[in-house]
Amino acid sequence: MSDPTPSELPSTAEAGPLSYAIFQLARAHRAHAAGMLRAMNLHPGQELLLMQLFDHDGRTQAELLERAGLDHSTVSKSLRRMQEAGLLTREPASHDRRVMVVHLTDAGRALQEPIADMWRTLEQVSVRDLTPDQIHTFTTCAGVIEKSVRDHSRQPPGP
Amino acid sequence: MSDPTPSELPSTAEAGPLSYAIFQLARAHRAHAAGMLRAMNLHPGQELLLMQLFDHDGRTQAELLERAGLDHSTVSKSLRRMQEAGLLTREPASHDRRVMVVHLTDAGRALQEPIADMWRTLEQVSVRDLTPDQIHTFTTCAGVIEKSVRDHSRQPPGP
DNA sequence: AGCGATTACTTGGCCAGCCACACAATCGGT
DNA sequence: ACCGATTGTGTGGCTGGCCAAGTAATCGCT
Repeated sequence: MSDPTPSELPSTAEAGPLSYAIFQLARAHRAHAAGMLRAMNLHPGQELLLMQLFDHDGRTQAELLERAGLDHSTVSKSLRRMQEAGLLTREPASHDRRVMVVHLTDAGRALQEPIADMWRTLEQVSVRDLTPDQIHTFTTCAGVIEKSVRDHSRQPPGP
Repeated sequence: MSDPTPSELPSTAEAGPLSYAIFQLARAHRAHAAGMLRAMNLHPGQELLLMQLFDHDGRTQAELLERAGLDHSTVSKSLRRMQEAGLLTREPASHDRRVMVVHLTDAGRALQEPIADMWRTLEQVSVRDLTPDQIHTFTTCAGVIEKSVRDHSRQPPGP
């Protein structure tokens, strides 16, 4: 195979071009976000939880993990680290001492604008070379694929 | 802006619908792949390295990480675990004792068909509810976005 | 030939993310 | 009123993934 062109696609790309594209895109996208988040001493994923709190302070962990679609242990550990970093507080609810109510501190609230800026930049960069039509199609398709995958994840193994 | 309209949608989705879609899609997609890989005692990401070896056995680690687009340490640790699992072997090259040449074992080769099946299934499920036109547009856009993001990651910090 | 770059890889540290298990508080049926 | 089921969290364990620092072998320049 003396083909100097970069057309020597990995077998992964041949086997599933769309899946391969999703994988590579997600990593690049995440890496770019991570780079910007590092400037605020944040880690990828933490900004999603914080944005939920910017939208409505005082949520419970259950609400946060449900809206972010994450595992409860992931949220629990992530919140603990952010609490240790002084970004938020966790207190048991008065009427149900199982639930933990999460509140932002001033330091956490101070990140609202930086995070919003970062998110806007990320979006602008992402759509930079796309037409509005392509943006719409891509976003729609992403939702469709996500739904197909989620639906199929419940049939074969059979819980 | 001066438009503090309270909204019900997650602030993440309204701040960057496309970025949010990428994030959610990638997690669902990865979770589905992970579920199928568990049946072969594999973890997400390992199948990418194995497929590189199915395509051409005896690659070096440098080739593997370059083609997969991963970090050195990620590949190093992942290969070590797969070696411990008996899927492959690692030996120093004869002419350059720095490089590690990776070879599949019989156990590793035995996963070629299962992995190919899994990958085909993943692709089929992903495109299930999309038209060929949508598939093409989506894959193309994913590449464009990935390139935009990668290019932009080299400008702002300025190395 | 010698000695500093460069290359290839390893290791340690950290965090995200998932699963499985454990625990406490609440709810519900008898 | 009691005891099992459910719900909300926490913890341990494992892997993927990145960065940073370190090691060993090779290359290259003087």
